[in-house]
Amino acid sequence: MAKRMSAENRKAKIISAVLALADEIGPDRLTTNDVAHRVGITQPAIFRHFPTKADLWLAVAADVSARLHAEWEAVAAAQPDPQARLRALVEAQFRVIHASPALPLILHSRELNVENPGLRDAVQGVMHAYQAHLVATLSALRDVGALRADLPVEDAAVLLISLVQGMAIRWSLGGRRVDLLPEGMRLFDQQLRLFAA
Amino acid sequence: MAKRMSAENRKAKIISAVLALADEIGPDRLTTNDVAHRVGITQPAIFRHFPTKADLWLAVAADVSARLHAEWEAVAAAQPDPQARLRALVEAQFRVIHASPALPLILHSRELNVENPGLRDAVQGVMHAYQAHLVATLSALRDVGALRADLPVEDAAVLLISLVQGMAIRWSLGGRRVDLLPEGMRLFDQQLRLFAA
DNA sequence: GATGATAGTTATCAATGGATAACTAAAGGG
DNA sequence: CCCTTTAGTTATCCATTGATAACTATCATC
Repeated sequence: MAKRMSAENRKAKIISAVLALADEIGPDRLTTNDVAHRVGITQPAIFRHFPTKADLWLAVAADVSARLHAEWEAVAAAQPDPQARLRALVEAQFRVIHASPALPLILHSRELNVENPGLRDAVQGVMHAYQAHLVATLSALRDVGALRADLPVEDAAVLLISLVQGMAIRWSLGGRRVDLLPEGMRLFDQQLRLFAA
Repeated sequence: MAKRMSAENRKAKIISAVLALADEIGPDRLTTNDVAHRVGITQPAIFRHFPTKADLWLAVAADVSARLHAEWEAVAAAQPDPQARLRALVEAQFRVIHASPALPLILHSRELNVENPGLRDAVQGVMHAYQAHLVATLSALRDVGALRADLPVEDAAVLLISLVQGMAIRWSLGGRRVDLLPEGMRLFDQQLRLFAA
C-alpha cells in the first residue's frame, strides 16, 4: 500500500509525473499505468483523483498555465526596462522548456490536436497570453525608439515565438546534447540586433 | 476482397495513407487497422508489405525524404539568383507542410523521439540537408553583398528554419483557418528585410 | 489452359489500455 | 477510543492493437 497522501498533494504528484513521463515516453503513449507506477500507487487510484484521462490532461494544462502566467507577471514586474524585459521573457521560455521538455511535444500531441478540445483551447490561451506580453514589451521598445520603423510589433512577436519553438525542436532532435539556454539566447540577441533601429 | 495490386503500388498507397492518417489521428495513435481500412485492405495485409510497423515508418521517411531532396535540387537548379532561390526554398517548405501537415507532428512523435531511432536519424538527415541548402544560398547572398556583415549565415539559416516551424505550429494550433503560404511568406519577406545589408 | 508466384482474406492470439465495482485501511475530529 | 471520511487496493471487464498462421484467389507466363 502506498503511503496515504492528501488528495491535493497526490494530484500534484500525478500531474508532475505526467509531465515527466510525457517527455520520456510521449504524450500520446503515456498510459495511466505508467503514471500510477511512477507515482507509486496502483492504476485505478488515478481515477479516484481524475474522472477520466482527458481530465488529467486538463489539470496538467491548468498547472502549467498557472506557472507560466506567474513567471511572466514576475518578469514584467521585475524588469522595467523594455529590452531587459523582452530578454527575460524569452529566457523564461527557454528555461521552462528546459525544465519540462514535454511541453513542445504536447503542442503536437493528438491528445491536444484531435481528442481533447479543452486542452487545445487551454494551450491556445497560454500562447496568446505570451504573445500579448511580447507585443506589449515590443511596443514599449518602439516607444523608446529602439525598434525599426518598418517592423510591426506583431510580426516581431511571431518571429520571437518561432525562434523559441525552432530552437526547442533543434535541441530535442539533436538529442539535447547542446545547452538550450545559452544557444537560444545567443540567437535571440542576434535577432534583437536585427530588430534594432 | 480488395482489388489486387502490385506490391510496389500497394506500398505507395499504404505510405500515402499513413501520411494522411498521421495528420488526422496523430502519428502515435495511428494503428495498422486504420491504415488498412483507409487503403481498402484488411489489417494483416499490411504486414505482407512491411515486416513491422516500425519498418512502415522508415518507408514513409524514405519517401518523404526523397521527395524533399528532389524539390530542393529542382529549386537550386531553377533559381540561379540567390535571393529568389532562398525564397523558393522557404516557399517549398510551406508548400510541403501544407500538403502534408503530418510532417511537423511526426517531428514530435514518440515513434520518432523514442521508439524508432532509425526514423529519428532519417529525419535529422533531412533537416541537415535543408539547412545545408539554406547556408549555401545565404553564402551566395553574402557574396553579392545582400546580407548584413554581422549576421553569420548559420544563424540566419536557423532563424529561417525556426520561422517555418513556428508558422507551422501557429497554423496548426489555430485550426488551420488562415492560409499558411501567404502568411508564412509575408513573415519571410519581413525577416529577409532584416537580413539585408 | 495449366501452373507457380504472390496479394489478400479469415481466424486467432497475447498483451495492453482505460475504466468500474467492491473492499480495505489510514487519518483525524469529536 | 471510536467512527466517519476517503485514499488506496484487488479483481475484473471490454475494446483495441500488433502480429502470426493457414487458406484463397488472382495474375503472369509458359
